[in-house]
Amino acid sequence: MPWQGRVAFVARTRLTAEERQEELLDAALTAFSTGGYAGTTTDQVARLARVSQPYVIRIFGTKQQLFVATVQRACDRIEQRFQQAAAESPTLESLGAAYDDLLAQHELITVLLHGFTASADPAIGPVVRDRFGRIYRTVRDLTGASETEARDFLAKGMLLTCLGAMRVAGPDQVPREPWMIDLLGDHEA
Amino acid sequence: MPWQGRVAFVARTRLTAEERQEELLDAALTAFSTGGYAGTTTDQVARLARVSQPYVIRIFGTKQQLFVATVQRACDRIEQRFQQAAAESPTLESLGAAYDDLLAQHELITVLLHGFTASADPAIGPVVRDRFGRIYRTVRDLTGASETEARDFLAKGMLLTCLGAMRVAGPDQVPREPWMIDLLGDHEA
DNA sequence: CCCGGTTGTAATCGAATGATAACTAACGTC
DNA sequence: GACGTTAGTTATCATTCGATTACAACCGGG
Repeated sequence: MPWQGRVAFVARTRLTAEERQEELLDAALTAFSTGGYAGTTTDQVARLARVSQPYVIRIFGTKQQLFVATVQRACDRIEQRFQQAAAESPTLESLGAAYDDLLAQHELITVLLHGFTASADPAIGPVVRDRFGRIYRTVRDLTGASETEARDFLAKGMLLTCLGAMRVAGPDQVPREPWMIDLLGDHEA
Repeated sequence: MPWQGRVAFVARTRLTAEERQEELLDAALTAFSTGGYAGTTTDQVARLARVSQPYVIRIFGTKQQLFVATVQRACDRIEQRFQQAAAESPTLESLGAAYDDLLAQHELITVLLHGFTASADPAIGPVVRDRFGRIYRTVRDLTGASETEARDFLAKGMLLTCLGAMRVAGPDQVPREPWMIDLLGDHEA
């Protein structure tokens, strides 16, 4: 019975390439957000998505393109979240609360940070710069914030992002020390 | 003549382990600042320091320990720079100027950022958190800044750090777009 | 002068990794 | 119900990389 091992596989649902791509991007978001670009293997992504590693490559071409697609998607979602927040109240405070939410979910923000640190790669840098520039514009357009206000907003965001990467903010937090409480301010996340 | 190839090697200076360690840390700083922890090989560090790869391992034990030592050293230098600036003028403005200098040199700051993104590694995270906490304390102690002032200071710093990683600030800059000018503000670096 | 300790290298290894190739099974359609 | 197309796999490969081992050259002291 050389079959048995395959039953589980055969039972798995067959998806269209587009659907599978979505699942893979979800998995890639999780994987890259913890390991970063260089520190994550395509096999880790594949296992998370319960798919074979070569299939990941076949769909995205290269690991690099998979990472870029993941960053794009993360930025799409971040902008969407901001737009949603602005729809309720078009203020920096509202977007700030949305950012706290994103930080609590951790993955979108962290993948963006990993994008920053992978910007030395000529195929990644341009995309990351473009998306960060778009986020800046989005913030200003949605809230009408001044140049200075938007800069301060993003600065606070970047500090929280770094704290998130250090596991000081967001889920899976480390035991809190005094300096962490100071730096977190009123952001309880 | 199985000798000839070795002449170049023999001509190289012999250093004490401690001296060599310093040279290796310099090389590691450069290498890790562009590639990050996972994206840099011990061989790259070795070539930069003009030393064989196994010797790098012998001196530092593991790549992980080399990275940790590099982060420690980078943070030492950052704190030293702050102390030096505070000796001239113990104000946030003075430290801010010092930060701009560090950003222009690029490597110390970038390695710290790579430390953040490598914090998921249980051997790296604690060190990075400890050092960042120390930097916060250093800023407050040197300038007498309030909790809020220090937080804003570090927030601005983290924004600039991220911009540096994206090659928007610091050396080897990308062509400037409007949003970059906005976010850089008066930091010409 | 030689000998123990130190600095450093070459050779090599095993595991991991991204990518390719060849193959298989399911689905829709005529 | 055969057939082309699409989804997905297993097997495999060439590299790369961190680490180990064994060895070589240099140096200072007795």
